[in-house]
Amino acid sequence: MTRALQGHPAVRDETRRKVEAAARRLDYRPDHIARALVTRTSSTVGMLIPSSVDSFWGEVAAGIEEAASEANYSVLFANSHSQPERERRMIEVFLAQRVAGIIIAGAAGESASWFCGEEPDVPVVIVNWDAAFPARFVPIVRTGSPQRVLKAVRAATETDASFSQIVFDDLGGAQQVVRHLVSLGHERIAFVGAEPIRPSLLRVLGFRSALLEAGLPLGAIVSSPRSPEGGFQATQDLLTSPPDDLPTAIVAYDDATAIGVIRAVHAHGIDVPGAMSVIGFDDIEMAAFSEPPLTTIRQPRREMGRMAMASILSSIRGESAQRSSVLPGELVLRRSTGPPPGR
Amino acid sequence: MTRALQGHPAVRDETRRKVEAAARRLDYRPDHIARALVTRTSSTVGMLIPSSVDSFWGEVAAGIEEAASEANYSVLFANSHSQPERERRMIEVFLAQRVAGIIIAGAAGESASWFCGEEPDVPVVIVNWDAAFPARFVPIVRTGSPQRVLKAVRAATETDASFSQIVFDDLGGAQQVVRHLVSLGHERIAFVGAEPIRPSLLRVLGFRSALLEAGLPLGAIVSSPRSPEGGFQATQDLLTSPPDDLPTAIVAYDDATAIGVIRAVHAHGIDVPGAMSVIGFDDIEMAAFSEPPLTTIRQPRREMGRMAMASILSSIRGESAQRSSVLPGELVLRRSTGPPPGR
DNA sequence: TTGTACGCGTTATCAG
DNA sequence: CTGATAACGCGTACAA
Repeated sequence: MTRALQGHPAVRDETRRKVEAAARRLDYRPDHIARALVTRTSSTVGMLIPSSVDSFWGEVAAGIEEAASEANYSVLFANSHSQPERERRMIEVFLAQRVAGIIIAGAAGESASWFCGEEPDVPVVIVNWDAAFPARFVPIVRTGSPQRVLKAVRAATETDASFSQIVFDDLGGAQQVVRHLVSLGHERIAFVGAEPIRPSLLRVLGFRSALLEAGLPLGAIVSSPRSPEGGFQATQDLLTSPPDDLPTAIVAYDDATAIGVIRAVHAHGIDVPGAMSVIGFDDIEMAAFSEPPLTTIRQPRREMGRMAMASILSSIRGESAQRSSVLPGELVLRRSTGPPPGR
Repeated sequence: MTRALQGHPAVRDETRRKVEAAARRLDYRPDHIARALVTRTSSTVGMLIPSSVDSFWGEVAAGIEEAASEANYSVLFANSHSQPERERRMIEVFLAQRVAGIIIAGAAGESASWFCGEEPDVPVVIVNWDAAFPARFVPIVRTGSPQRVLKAVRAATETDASFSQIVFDDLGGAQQVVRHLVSLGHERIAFVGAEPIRPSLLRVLGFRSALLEAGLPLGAIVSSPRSPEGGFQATQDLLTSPPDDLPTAIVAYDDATAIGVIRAVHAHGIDVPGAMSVIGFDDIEMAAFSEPPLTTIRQPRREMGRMAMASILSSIRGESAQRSSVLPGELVLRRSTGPPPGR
């Protein structure tokens, strides 16, 4: 029975063969449900992502599934649509399904609400906390002191010791972006897509600090939804400012926004990158196929998913996993950035 | 106990309240695992998609998850990467997890292999069968008789009576596309992205039949991988033919391909749509933000996912679900198509 | 090395 | 209307 099929050492070869033959004849399939009931732990992990329509999260999910599948785990999937209420509900469902671990990607809500304030009894790992802040944080991120911004970010995403985290280095990525533009000679740089969510706060902060470091004035920081439409609209507005205030480069919150930015810039008859450089963030698949192809910061999405699953697995094995990883981005040079006009 | 929490009719209000109070005090959570063991059916469905990175399947998945979640079902998710071998393996895993139903989207393999030739004991629904054909089918789809092509498609995707199907009307969609171009005055129309997979065979067939119906000559049909890179390369090749043979419009296999096609056309200094119309298929999110925005056929992806889940649910309830639905597309007019030059 | 109870947390059934 | 009890299919500990 169990021993034969599971490859227990203390079982005669002949017996094992007989059992296996019988199993095949009846096409016996071990029942994961019954197994989970007795072992008190299923081989399933819960994965909560904001939206499977978004290829960014789709690739994180692919990394998670890949690593899970290799370890013979299954993954239960749910979209949170960035709604804290749905996050809570789906976590509840995962718990009722007795998952062996939970991966929460792009979390919008507060960790305190997820487990009714108690320590969860399964490992939990956070991927790229996208916590939303009250809108009153937008002015702070623009002009508040860096200390104040960082304090706000930390306060809103402070986690109990029970959560591991795999997060992208948004601050450092934004700094890389600005340094690249500065090295090309840009001196008036704007940011499009500021929003009261964690990664945006950090990217704007990186934007500001790199500008400060280069001794350049702070450019315009405009808000917009994270979408081509949002970037398009916000850039339309931006471009109506007096000509001598016009930036020579625009840092977009992400690639989707950047694509809208480029379209708006083109709509004003301005060449990219001849007269205006545009830079994205994420390196989504389309980034390479916009016109012009987008210079951007690549997030190791699939790797982040794999790491999240790996973290769950090592927690399950009782190894004390690394608490928290901050992954660096990589600047991908394409053709949407170049020297400012007249250089 | 059970009766009180589940809202059984035959239980006194006072008793129910007492039970509920106790449940809350011990924060009791009914264990889905144990429940599944005794009821012999879990509230989980298996969902197999080719790739969660692809926003097309991501949206189908979103529809499935949405409908599942509304019906208090969970979804187990796996990527098949279009590998028949992986399809088989993941289906096996789903079965071992005792799922209540299985949704197979973009199936690449043959249904016969999925359940060892036996009837599955859970409802199964197919979404958009992407079955691969031997490469020798490419010439057939270009020049073979329509009957022969249809026969090939049917043979490779014939399903046992146990499978429901939700499939898109690829043939009709391609006909709509060509009719649109014909109505604009185009007479030389090419197809880029033919491949030996089911939807491609049907789209090429629709392309051919609509051309025939309009009394126009059959244009070039070139093969390419379904990606911007593929479309770009194939179009580069196409545009090197003698100028008087040049088409005035290109039908791309899908939007991703179309974006590569447009880039190649632009790279040859040809204006879209002034000198060349390009039309896509699917209406992915980026279609609206390519330059120029892509005219395309919209597939009701989310709705297809919802229908798949609805079909599973009605099978579970024992209702005899509709065997098979063929969903029509919708032409989305944007700016990548226009009259041919000189009209 | 192998056979055999027992119990995991539910639901269903049957007797009170 | 309610309380007790027998499965569900597996892993495991203990006896043979």
